[in-house]
Amino acid sequence: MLDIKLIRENADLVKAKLALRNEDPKHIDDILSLDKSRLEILHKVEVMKETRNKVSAEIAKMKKDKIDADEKIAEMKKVGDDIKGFDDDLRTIESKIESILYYIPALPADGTPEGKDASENVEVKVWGQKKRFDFEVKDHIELTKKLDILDFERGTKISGSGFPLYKGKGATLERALINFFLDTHTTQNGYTEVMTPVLVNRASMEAAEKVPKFEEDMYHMAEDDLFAIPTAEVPILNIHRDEILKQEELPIRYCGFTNCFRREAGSYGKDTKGFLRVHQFNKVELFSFCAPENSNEELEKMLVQACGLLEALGVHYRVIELCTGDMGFSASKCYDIEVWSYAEDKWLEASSVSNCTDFQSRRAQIRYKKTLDNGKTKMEFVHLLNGSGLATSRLMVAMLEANQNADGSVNIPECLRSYTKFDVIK
RNA sequence: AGAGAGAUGGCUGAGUGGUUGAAAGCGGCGGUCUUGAAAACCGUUGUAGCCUUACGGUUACCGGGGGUUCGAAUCCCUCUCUCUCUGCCA
Repeated sequence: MLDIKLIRENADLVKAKLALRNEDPKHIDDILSLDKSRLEILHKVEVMKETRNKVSAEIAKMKKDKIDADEKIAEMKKVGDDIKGFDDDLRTIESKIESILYYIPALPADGTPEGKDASENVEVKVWGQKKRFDFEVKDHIELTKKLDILDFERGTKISGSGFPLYKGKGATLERALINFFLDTHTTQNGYTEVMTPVLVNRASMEAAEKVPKFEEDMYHMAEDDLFAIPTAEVPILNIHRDEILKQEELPIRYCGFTNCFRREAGSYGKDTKGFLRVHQFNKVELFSFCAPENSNEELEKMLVQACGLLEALGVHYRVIELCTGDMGFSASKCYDIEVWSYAEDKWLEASSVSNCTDFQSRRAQIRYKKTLDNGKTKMEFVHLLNGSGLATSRLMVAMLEANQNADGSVNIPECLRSYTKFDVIK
């Protein structure tokens, strides 16, 4: 969430930045007026509380000295009732402020390309090039069906559409990708591997800024008020919720593999074919708890690390920087990595790497004690960054398509062969 | 799932209605001593909101929320979590 102080003191700047994200400035005005009345009441009630504290101490003393204090007690009873009324008012106003604040996205970083929607994203890099096939390319549905490595029908029988069943060498290939990613991050990129819960409580969802705004996008188990994670970002972020980190231990970097679950409510009919949009998919996540002054650099590092995997796999990809209108709720700056699909004839998103600065850490109360030049210390919110490194399903689409042969067999990229123990699927 | 116990500052752990933001110890920081270090001794040591240029002031916080009271860490209600025993189980 945004800092209420920033809104109070730099309302015009906040409004201007939010306008770039197609946000209504009226929400900020609402917060400002609520905040103003909150402070007015706060001042009033704090003076009353001060009085009450002082007089209560006097009453204690009088009672000790066996002096009659009935008059003061009666007086304070009145004050106490008034305080209760004002405290109620404060609570009401505060919950109103929260209910607006929780729906306002992060401010875009300076220099983020301005734009209304995905059409105005900026391509910043292209790696590799398109292959030429002297036969007609098959799409991933046909390929995987012929090779008997993915069974969408039976996945649907088991759970519903969008719950893929991997089979045989398909399952092995998936496992190989995950292991390749994790091994690269732990041995070369300096990440600590974690294996997290995939069901998380409401507090964790709130800390990651997924709830309340996106609650209907989540699978939710009402009986225990648990949510199936849409990304490992949620449990990993919550590893350090409500903690004060040490300056010298930053950045703290975690990677982790999880299944990810998304209801994708309202997205039926769009890219729902086969593997393109599913309710359950696999992803290796990169996450960093980072000092604010280093977060820009950290974002670029994570992007390079994610790209490195695709380069090792030999997959043609491009990087786009998302424009202000297309960025995710919590992100200040965000890159997407897209892989080329020959059968779909378009780019598919395989990774998203974001700098969420202090937007989530404020809500999650993740701080560190910073030592200033004068030797004093100051609490600061850490910057949080997350990135997919990588999500497998769309990558699998691109990889199978790109590595197919005329006979419908598919070659396994060199770097995966030590994991799969086979070099072709036929 | 049943029975019981508990949740206090960075940690251990006192505290059952009135100078208790909270004893004591440990840890941290500063200092004395020392060639240096250790030990010893002295001092200091939470977070957040609001007011203030600043010094400082003030409010809140003893798992979360609500209540009783002039006054709550302390009493009541409720929720969550942890531990022990029993049961079940990959």
